[in-house]
Amino acid sequence: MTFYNEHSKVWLSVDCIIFGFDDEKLKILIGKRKMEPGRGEWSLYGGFVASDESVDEAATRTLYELTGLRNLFMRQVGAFGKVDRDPGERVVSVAYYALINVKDYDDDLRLSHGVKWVDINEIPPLYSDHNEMVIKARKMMQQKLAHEPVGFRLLPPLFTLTQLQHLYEAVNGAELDKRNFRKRIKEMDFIEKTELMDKTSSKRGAYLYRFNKRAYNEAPYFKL
Amino acid sequence: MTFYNEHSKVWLSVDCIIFGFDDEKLKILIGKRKMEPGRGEWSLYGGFVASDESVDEAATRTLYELTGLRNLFMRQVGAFGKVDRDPGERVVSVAYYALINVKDYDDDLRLSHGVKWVDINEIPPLYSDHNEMVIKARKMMQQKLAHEPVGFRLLPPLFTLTQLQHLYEAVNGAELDKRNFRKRIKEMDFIEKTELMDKTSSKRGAYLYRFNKRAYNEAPYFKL
DNA sequence: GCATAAAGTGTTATATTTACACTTTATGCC
DNA sequence: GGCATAAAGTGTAAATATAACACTTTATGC
Repeated sequence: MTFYNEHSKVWLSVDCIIFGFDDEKLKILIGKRKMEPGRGEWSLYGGFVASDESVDEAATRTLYELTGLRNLFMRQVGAFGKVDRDPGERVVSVAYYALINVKDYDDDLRLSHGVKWVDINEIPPLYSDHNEMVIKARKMMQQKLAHEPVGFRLLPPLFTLTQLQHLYEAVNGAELDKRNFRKRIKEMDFIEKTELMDKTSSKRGAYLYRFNKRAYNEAPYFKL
Repeated sequence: MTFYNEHSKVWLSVDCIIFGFDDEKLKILIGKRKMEPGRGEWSLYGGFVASDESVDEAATRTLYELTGLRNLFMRQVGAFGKVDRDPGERVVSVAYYALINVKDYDDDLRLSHGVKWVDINEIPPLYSDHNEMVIKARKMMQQKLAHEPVGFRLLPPLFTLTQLQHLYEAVNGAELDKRNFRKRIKEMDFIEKTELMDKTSSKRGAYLYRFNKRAYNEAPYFKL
């Protein structure tokens, strides 16, 4: 292929912004880099794109390596391609964000990768351009959660309305009115009330709800 | 750098979805591919990322090569990385969309590149995954124009309200109410009425307006 | 002078969003 | 046993935003 020019070849990596919701706070996973360049700096978890996989597949694989979880909600944030973004070599990275239910993530596995959850509002300076990636990912994720019913991916399959409200408050960075919030929820038939109650967070107990994906697909309207 | 692995290197290209507005229609530029693979197929205009430029810079350069224009409004659409998206070699492409005023684009230069304007609703099958790029770019552009005052980049510096309305109708694919539209415009002080009139499209003539960027930056509120 | 064709202009009804406070309930503690 | 506690749950009214709608003005060409 005479047309292709060796000089334009680059390494291609993926970096993951993994969102979790815990302790009424929105968090992401970061760890200390174990390799040069940048050893010891806080960093997103990432990996290289292999020759036999698509960029999306590389992200899926990387998420699986880290969390042991499949079928996560994942979206591309974009390509980050400044010439010197990697101090060592020319590496272009494609960032992805994912939503996980923190309870699905085995703590030993997490520790074995040396990553920890940090509040989205308290992210330390990160390696290279990772802070930019986090900012863009957060905006995209906020936008996504406002218009599509994917926030549930950050919660257990059964959740209380208070939990759901706290989630949206953490994502938006603003408090919501309880009655208005619940009014909205009631309009969405695919957020189904069960007969089960959560007794852990109050004496009275709160009804548990679930997201019915099929019902949503039949009448896909969502706004929060 | 023992860590980096030669096998993960890829060619990196950029592809441009260049939006223009003409004849009351939203259009993009496409041309027939002049090189293998895919010679003769309709395609977006693109190019490879060089080793000494960022991906954004590669897109800026490519846009300049094609149009002779600088300082275009440009945004990244995303990375497209399926393994076999390029039949020849492993090429990952980062798509960008740009907005241009068609009158700024010299017709001879356009013809010398063999590209033409095609209605966004009449895009033929394009090379590789370029149709996907166009679809995503269109959605992002629509979203952007609804929330930021960048639609003006598709119009001449002086434009009539009818032109502006037609632009938004073409972008949204829906008709707008003239009085409601103009009411909205009047609320935005940074869309300034001049004393000049356009006499080309009506006997009566229509006042020409301009977008005042400074005024917008002082009170950045926009919604259409 | 009149037919034409686009520019320009306000009001009302409807829908959406926001603001707001008390009652219910189960538990633990005295 | 009752009472203090703390979270769950519930409706209405005001304010704001959006949507619907039709006629007048004006310059030109015939």
